[in-house]
Amino acid sequence: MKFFEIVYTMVSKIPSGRVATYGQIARMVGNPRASRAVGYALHVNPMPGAVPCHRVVNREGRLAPAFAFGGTDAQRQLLEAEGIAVSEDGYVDMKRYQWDGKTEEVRRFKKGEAPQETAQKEE
DNA sequence: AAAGTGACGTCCG
DNA sequence: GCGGACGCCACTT
Repeated sequence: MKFFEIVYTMVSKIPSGRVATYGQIARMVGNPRASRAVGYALHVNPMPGAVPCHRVVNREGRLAPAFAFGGTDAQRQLLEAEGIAVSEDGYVDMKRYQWDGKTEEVRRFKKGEAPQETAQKEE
């Protein structure tokens, strides 16, 4: 499983009406500092439909400045459509909409793919 | 092939 | 609390 694939998997598991941060996903994959790589992953492979990149925002709760096809505006539309309030500046209320990341699927996925203290095996 | 870059975040000073 | 530097992964020049 490649790093990017894990990122896509996690993002695709973000429930509707919730948002996640790059750093949050980075921790999930086992690299707390890989936030940049996470963003880049979504950037190079938007995977329309399968990976709701619009639900991923930065630590400030701001939407992507260069979101495809209309930038922040398009992303705002998608979020509002899911019931997420977005400011004119393109900010979302993190303390209200930030994803817990405690979904069953994610939990199992992390146990199986992100060995943290246990002895890990390299393929 | 090495260095630079990018939808970011954390650490150090 | 703020500013600067580094780290991450894949891609580009």
